Amino acid sequence: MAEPQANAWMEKIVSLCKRRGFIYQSSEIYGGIGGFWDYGPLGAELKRNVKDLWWRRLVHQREDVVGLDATIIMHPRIWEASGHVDTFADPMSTCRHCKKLVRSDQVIQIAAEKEWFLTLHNYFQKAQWNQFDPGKLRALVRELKKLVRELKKCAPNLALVRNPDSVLNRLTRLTSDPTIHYVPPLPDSLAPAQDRTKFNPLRDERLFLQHLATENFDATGLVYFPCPHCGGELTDPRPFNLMFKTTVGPVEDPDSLAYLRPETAQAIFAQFKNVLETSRQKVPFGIAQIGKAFRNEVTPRNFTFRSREFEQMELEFFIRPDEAVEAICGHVATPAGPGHPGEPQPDWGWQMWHQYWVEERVRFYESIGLPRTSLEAYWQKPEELAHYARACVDILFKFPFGTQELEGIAARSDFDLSQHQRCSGKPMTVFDEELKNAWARLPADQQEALGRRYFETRRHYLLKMGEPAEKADALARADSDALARGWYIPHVIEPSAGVDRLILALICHAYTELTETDAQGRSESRVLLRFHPAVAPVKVGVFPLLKNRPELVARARAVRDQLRDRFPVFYDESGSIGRRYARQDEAGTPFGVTIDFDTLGETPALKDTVTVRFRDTGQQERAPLAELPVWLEAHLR
RNA sequence: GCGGGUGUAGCUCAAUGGUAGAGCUCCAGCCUUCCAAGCUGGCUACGUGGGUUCGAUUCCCAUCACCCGCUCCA
Repeated sequence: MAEPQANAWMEKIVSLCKRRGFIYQSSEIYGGIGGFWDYGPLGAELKRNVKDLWWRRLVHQREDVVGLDATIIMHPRIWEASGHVDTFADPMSTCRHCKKLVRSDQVIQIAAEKEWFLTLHNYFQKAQWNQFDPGKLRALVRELKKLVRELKKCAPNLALVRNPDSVLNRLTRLTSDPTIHYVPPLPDSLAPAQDRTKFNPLRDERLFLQHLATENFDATGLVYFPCPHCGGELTDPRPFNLMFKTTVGPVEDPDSLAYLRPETAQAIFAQFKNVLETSRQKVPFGIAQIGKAFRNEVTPRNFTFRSREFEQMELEFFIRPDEAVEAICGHVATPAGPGHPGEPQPDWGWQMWHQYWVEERVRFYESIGLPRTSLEAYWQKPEELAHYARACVDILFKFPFGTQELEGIAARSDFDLSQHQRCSGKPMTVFDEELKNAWARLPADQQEALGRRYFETRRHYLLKMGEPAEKADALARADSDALARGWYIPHVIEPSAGVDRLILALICHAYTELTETDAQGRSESRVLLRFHPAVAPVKVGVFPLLKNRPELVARARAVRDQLRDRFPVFYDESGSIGRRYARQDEAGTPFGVTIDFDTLGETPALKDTVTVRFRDTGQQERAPLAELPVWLEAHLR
């Protein structure tokens, strides 16, 4: 779609949202506040409907999912465990030359003594790239660690890389990785190369080392990496913390620092054991939550699509690790091909569950009026995945401003619960009697093989999180022994959806402009919102055909009162009947009911019947009033 | 955060260094026997704060918000 057109289309939608009371700018009378939006009367109804439908489908209509409603402010250590304290603090730099903005952690700046970097620089200059010497580099890394420690002590405010320890851990691991013998040759020049615009040294140690080897540092001892786009000099990093901070209690001091949650998921993990113990659920089962989350976005854009305060609908679905499934069932089922894999089975491994939830979620979107053709499933490539994720599928919607994410369905392994177990010291393991019994019956060699696999996975995770090798070995050994006794940390599949962007998708998809020519030859364009009846804010409009006939008005009001108990109804008697239909078209009301003289008995055969009008076609049916509630009920699904 | 653009009524837009006008919408009344008919009347605006000026909606500066680009998106 051409950009200007897309933009004009969005402006019409924004304008309609305001005009009809779907979405307003927050605090508008004070000039507005960036990244915050309010829902007006129709928007509030629409949003409630969407959340209710999600909850009904995931919680009420399933045996294996229960709900949770946790607080927005939680213990700050939750965000240390989840990694948000580290990764949501993104320092940014601007290139002085080309003015582009880059995340400093993608072009790391390290403050340290010049001398040390000269050493490192020399080392890399002399090094033969095909004779990489891990031993020597390891020694250098030790030096660097020492220096960084000292620098932190004497100059805590120095512009250090945001998390030197994590960089150094990665370097250390790299140098101790026996499989790395070869570092590819350097690029010919530092001119902008396409693959370097996405360069992230935290994820790609080899490129990081190449940078260390080639980039400049200045007299102040600051090693700086040039702009990855043009090679120009970057400004000092300015801190960006994407988490909103506040203080708990009346006294503001650093000890009372707390964060508004940047996602609802962590509350589910933090309450996992409580829910497990009080809900009489067993793995596999899920915990669902709907609630507000907050992110101090750098650039809120595209209307409500990226807001600073937003609502999420998240399910954390806990499953057995594949090793447990294999021990119990003798094998692990994996997807045979694309499509919905059917009802859950005991032998499903994480891949089956993952695909199952992707398909379940797409079916949900279809059921509320977003057809498959308006959506796209994007399987994240391995290099795009967050470090803990095994797979992630984004469900995208084709917005006028581009195809953008509505929901991500991530296979997060046992990362989250493991993190909380490590950071809180409280066990997050569950006991699985089936596993214990099955394990006892396994032949010894199979016990050995499964145990080893589990051990390796756990060890890999622990090392990745920076545990020393001996401790990681011991902990992973204990985990593997526990598995044999029926204990494990559940793995998780996480379908996580943004409510506000879903609302926006529904409005964009429903928005329709029709240009019609009337009897006098005047062409007039009108707007209707073709909402699925299940999400429509108002289900039925009730109108007396004419306002100045008391008997029509009285009867119409009676119909309104009769329907009001069961459906959101809008009663309107002002203006011509056509105008009233048009108003409801614009609000997305799927049905109109008109009380006319036949309702009152002018044509005896039609006594107590009304006109029912369909929003999308403008067609009309005659229906008996007595059957109206049942008729509506059937048409609103 | 950087660069560019925009900011007048609920919406879409005018005009103007001497404090603003239209269309649509909305509200009230009349009329109206099924798709924004008609008539009458009515409500509502210069984003905010400074500066220049006798006087600023208009010129200047700042700020805020929105749009586009950069950037980012667990």
